[in-house]
Amino acid sequence: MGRRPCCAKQGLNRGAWSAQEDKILTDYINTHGDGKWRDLPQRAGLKRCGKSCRLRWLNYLRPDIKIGNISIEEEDLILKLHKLLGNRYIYAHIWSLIAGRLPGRTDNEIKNYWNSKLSKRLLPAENKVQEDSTHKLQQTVGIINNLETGNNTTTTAAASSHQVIRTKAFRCTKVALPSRLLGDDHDQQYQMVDTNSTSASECPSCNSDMPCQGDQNHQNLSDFLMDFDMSELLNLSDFCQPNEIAECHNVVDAPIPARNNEANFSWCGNLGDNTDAFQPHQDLDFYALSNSFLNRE
DNA sequence: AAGGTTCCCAACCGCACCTGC
DNA sequence: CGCAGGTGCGGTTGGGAACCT
Repeated sequence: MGRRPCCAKQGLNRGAWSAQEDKILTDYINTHGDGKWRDLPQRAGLKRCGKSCRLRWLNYLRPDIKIGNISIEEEDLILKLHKLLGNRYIYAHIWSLIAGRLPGRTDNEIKNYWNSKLSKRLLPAENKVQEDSTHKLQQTVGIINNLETGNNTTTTAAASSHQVIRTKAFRCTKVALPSRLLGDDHDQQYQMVDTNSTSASECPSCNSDMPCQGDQNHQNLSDFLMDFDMSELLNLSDFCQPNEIAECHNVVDAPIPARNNEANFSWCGNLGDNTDAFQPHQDLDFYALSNSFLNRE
């Protein structure tokens, strides 16, 4: 038995959506919620493919979509993130990652903006940047692949140009930050910060959900937390200064690989839930572990 | 003004991952 | 563990708008 197609192509509308179709879809989702996209068109009374409905809703009809041109600040962030993430053959989901840093913007919008404007503007310089980024990332991916297979050597052979790395498997839940960045000069040199309960604009130093207006340290911390969950695969020295340690907890039986000095990248493990026992290693730039370890028995 | 070209972007498509059974 | 359905992703396409000659 083969897989059921997402929809019967016959008799369905295609191309641009009419205002009436938009209204039908919006009203239906506002009443019944989204999801179950395959059957949604029939239930809503739309002559559209389910995937088409999903795309229309996610990219244009959602209430939190930001209307208007990409600002200078947004463009700058796109450029920075694209430079950091390198080319698509190494790092998948790049557009959704970038879009995730731009509230109200969709991956499709970012992708179109890049392809139509930024890529042309930056083409010569971008080629050089991508070469550098690819090399750096290959080193890092090699470490991760070796870690996954229990091989502690630091060869980069596994990071071929066809290797696809999925970011979803590398989300970290907590980071350990220097106490001075948290406005606490007490005995503890580092404190755990839960990245899940820290919104993108929130500065934990200020304990406020308003954009931080504090000193340079506060601003740096806010930026760092925003960038952290995207950066597990990357050299975090791109984001923070040496010895500003980041660490994941709930780690179970993860091996501790040899440090790769060249990549300036390392891991720690066996912390379990005992975060009190966490002792940052002064000569390491950061600690990070993927969720694939968290599920190990 | 008319025709050709380029640009922009909404939409489609196929593929891969995730999840439940 | 394998399979199938649901979902999300990046690549690509096609049509309208804008620009050029």
